[in-house]
Amino acid sequence: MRQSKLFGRTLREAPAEAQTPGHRLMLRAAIAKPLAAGLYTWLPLGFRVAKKVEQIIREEQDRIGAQEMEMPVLTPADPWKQTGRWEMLEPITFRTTDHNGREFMVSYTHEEFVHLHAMQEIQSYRQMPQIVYHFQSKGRDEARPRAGLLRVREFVMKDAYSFDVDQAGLEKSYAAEYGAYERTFKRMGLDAISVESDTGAMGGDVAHEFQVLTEVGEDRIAICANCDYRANLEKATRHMEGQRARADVVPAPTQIATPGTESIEALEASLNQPKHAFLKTLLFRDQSGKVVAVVLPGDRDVNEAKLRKTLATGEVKFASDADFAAAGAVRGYIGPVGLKARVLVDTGVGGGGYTAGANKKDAHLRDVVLGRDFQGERVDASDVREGDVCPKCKVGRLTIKRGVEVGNIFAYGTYYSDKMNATFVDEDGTRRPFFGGSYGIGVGRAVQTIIETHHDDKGIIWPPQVAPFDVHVLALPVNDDAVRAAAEKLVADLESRGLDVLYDDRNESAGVKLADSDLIGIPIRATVSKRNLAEDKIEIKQRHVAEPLMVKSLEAVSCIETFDAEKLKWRG
RNA sequence: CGGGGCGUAGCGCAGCUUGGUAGCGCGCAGCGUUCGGGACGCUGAGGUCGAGAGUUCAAGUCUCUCCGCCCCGACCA
Repeated sequence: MRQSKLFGRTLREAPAEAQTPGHRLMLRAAIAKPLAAGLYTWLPLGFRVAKKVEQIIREEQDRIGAQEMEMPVLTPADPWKQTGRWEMLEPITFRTTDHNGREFMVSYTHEEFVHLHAMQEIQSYRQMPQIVYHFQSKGRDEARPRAGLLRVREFVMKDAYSFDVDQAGLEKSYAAEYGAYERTFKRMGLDAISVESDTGAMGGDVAHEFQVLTEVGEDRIAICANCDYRANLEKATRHMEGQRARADVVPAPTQIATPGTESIEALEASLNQPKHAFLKTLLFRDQSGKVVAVVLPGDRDVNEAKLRKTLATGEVKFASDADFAAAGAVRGYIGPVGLKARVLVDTGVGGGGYTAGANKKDAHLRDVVLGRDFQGERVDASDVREGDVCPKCKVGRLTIKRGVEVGNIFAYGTYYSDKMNATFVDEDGTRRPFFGGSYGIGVGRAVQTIIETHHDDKGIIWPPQVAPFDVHVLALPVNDDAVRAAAEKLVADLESRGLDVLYDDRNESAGVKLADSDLIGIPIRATVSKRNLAEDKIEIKQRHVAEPLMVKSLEAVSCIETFDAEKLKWRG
């Protein structure tokens, strides 16, 4: 490929909107360009990378016996309505109608449709296990696309779907995908770790996200310093340390005057006690308008994701003044004792005496004890934070890191097959629902995450397995006949050996060509110059190695082939 | 959806406070000189100043409405 013909120019300066290093490099190196908020065009260089990433995913799916197929982007409404997702997904999906008024949705994922197909194609338990997958565009009308390809509104996802006869089978398929994901990310140069994740409003109890830890990530991950516990903050829990004083040695609650102290911070200051000596009581209202109180240790914040899951609701909001009045509470002085509302008590609340709001203006109660002075459902509703004790080993401390979710695997069981009455005939002749799982990888997000984690101050450093080209050949200067002839011979020799070559034949200065070469980040650069040709030499430099190598012209091809062979070790 | 910021040439920006001929750098085109780290000279092309309405003799600049984009938060299997 002659660079003078390449569709896509490099930029000396990145557009102002680009914030993360990977986003800036993606735009500067002509990998992809925005068309509208959250909608990107792959330019030829980026498209080549995307295809290589896809191919790695494909090979690893095929390796575990998954079969590639393809379902449409545009999907009819009825199956969505059958599972309740037509309503649920309304805020984040693109919809349209055809000329007859039939409703369609740009697919968000394809569980409904793969189940429809499974009902038709899989009649008997003998035909399972089955895993099918496709690469297909997904539409998500995200409220806030961000950071280039990291969060977009249309993107190609590899989504795989497994069908098994029972939970045990599902677990095997899940494990197979888990292994495929580990190999897939490693092969594309991503250091992805698996973390426990929230299964969201979909139910099901097993889900993992594959996260690449980087500052630009938008997810927060709790990681144990001692064992292998890793969980998304939406799901992470902590080990509760010790127990506070037992209830039987705590005197009965007494009211204390606390004029003007409406926050934990104010109580901490005026009573000179630590935050965790208080109870924080928050009043929420769910999607259907039901009001619930959440009681937490004073030093903890509520985790809305956990709370939504507990309440099985799509949304929680802070309660209104009317809700406070109905619960017999006063803003700033709300407490669980005598509260007229459903009460959830965070598992972080211990057995000892706390100071809590008295539900009267300017008053609090001291020596309030859970189980004696108030009752409530025990739930995990609080945030885990840096320094908490690991719930698994009960020894290590948790640290919080940011990550990009490059893939997820999710065992949902019979969630869809129950709703859609998707069944097969089992060994004993009875009809049973499929046990399913789904497994996604976002291609574009993976590409940008590779850039985010593989660059220096000059540009991208592509892992060779996903690089847009294997070799970058530079001619300095291109209008010198001998240089051009030598460069074009080298290009021809390399191509005849099956290498993909980008040949910089542009009539540009050396500085421009070298800077562009560093920016684009092809793993191997061969520079043919007037200076080196005088000694019958060619300079070969690996992008990730600082020092170039000078080799005899005749040895250039074999040297490059040796370097290029490094990518083979990733085939696994 | 809440908060903040920004829309002027392909990209980066100045001009707006105080209304009066639309600018700079990069990039682009032509010619020439250069050629190992984003070279140089000369010439040139390129603008509905996001859109609409208003105020005014006169609007890139002031007012209003709308649209778009970015950031933080909310939301997001």
